[in-house]
Amino acid sequence: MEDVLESLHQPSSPQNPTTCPDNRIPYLVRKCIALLQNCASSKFKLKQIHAFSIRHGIPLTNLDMGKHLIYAAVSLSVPMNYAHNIFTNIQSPNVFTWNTMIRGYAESENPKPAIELYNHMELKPDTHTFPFLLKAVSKVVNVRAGEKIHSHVTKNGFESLLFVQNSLLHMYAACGRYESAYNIFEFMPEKDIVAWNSVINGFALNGKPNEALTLYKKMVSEGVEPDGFTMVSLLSACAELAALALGRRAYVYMVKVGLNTNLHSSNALLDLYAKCGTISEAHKIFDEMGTRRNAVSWTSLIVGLAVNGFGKEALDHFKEMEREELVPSEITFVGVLYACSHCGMVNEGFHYFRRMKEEYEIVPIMEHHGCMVDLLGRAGLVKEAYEYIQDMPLQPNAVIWRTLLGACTIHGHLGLGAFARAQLLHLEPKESGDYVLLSNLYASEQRWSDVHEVRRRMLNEGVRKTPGHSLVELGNQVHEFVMGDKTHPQSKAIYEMLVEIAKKLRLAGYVPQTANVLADIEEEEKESALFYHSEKIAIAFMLVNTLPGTPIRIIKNLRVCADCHLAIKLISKVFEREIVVRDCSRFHHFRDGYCSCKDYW
DNA sequence: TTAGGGTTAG
Repeated sequence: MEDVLESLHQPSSPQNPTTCPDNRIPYLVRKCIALLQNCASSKFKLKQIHAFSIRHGIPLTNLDMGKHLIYAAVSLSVPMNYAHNIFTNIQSPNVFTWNTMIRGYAESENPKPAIELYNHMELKPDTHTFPFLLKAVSKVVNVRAGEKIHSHVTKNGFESLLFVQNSLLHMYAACGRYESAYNIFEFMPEKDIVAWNSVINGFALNGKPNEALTLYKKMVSEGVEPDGFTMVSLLSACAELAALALGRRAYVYMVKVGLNTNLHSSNALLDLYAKCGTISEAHKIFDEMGTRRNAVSWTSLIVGLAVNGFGKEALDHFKEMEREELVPSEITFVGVLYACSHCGMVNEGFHYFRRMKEEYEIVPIMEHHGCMVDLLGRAGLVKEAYEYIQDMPLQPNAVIWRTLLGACTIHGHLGLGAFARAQLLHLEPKESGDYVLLSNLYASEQRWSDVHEVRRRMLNEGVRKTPGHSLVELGNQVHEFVMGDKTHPQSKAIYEMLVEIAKKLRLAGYVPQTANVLADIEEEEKESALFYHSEKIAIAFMLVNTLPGTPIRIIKNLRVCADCHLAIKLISKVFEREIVVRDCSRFHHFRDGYCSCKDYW
């Protein structure tokens, strides 16, 4: 390539390169451009052409030359400062060049300058400008900028274009405004597969999995055929609800239409199985993927193993991932450190934390520090955890202090617990979970007047306890139960089953763990309050409705309390059922009277 | 020479 370029123009002497005579520029530029058009496959060629231009004095400020260099750089994902330098030197760039710059930033790791560029755009934007720009807005999650751009779309008369509508729809969904996204969707005269996927994903992303599933069914009933993108959204909605049966049906469909070879869909499926606690199935998908696996597949499995309590296996897979020379991401390390903290592997945790920084040059994010605080705190090194927080390069957030408070509650460290609580009160004063944690800390020390004080403050501040709820899937339906739930049509049978459970557990030696109830109410009242926790109701419901030996899977929005944990261990033994509980931070696999967390959670 | 949608943590 360089030879071709060199032959176009011979400098007068190699030691003393001359600038290109003006009359040769158009010819050289044309040749360069022809070559640039074929260069979208190699950064190396781009560099050579750039060097050639400099050597022979072809000005990069020449619009024809500059815009192609920018286009090539953006297509090759060359860091944006390269394109930016050329761009700032071009005299009067055209719309294509502005668009290419906006696109480049939108696709880069730092999309914010795309919006700033648009604000300084000296030309009228065209139909290409807005999709690029909205992509940037979606990535920086700036709904106010998005709304402003929406009004510009309208002003420019582009609102009726399908592409632009889809961009707007996606922008609102990505910014958490799933209702605005749905509004756009509803009024679209023509809805293609991208529109359906975007609106379904908007719900799946924003904690509305049921709405996502409903729309999916509507899409299928209207004869629109799902593709790989649809499957990803569907499967992630299923994962949130732990709708395993539905996810399995989706897999059957994927195999039927050949989508099981789609990398993203397979990854989403793998994640679904991991999130349902069915690690063996996750493994099966992972094995089936073979060489198609990428870093996301490995990360999903590693995180899945870690949260399911298989810390050692998670680390083994990490080592294998390294052997296969896949580059772990910061999320991979969240999984690795999580595995260490939840399995009490303190030394390993520090080992991997160091390697992450030194070998992979990953700057620790808050989540990594959270794992480290948890690693120390769980292992009973509460003071060391506090010292770690003090030495952290980042300003500790509420999650960090909550982790410390949790460790203080488990290991009974009143002084530090109260201190962590004070920080939390400052950062997130209305978080009911923190009141509960503090109250549990006092209750475990029988300091009932302090427990009372916490409760009084909660009432005064108008903080309501987040109601606990549990989800179970039966047949094709997900059932939800809240504490003391009596609204279910099968309520009578459920409560009869609860009485039977109570009877059998007593015989097995069960003593209710009442210390964690948020008040010094009478013992008997406490017992009944515990017995109506949503997870126990959900278990009773499943015992009524499933055949002996069927595993029971439960998703809980809060942490499992000590009493439920003990009771479920015994239920798994007495009723001979495998019970998997996914709480807000991890999995518990109960079997034959034991839990996979080894009572360390 | 330019346009829209995807998975992993929290």
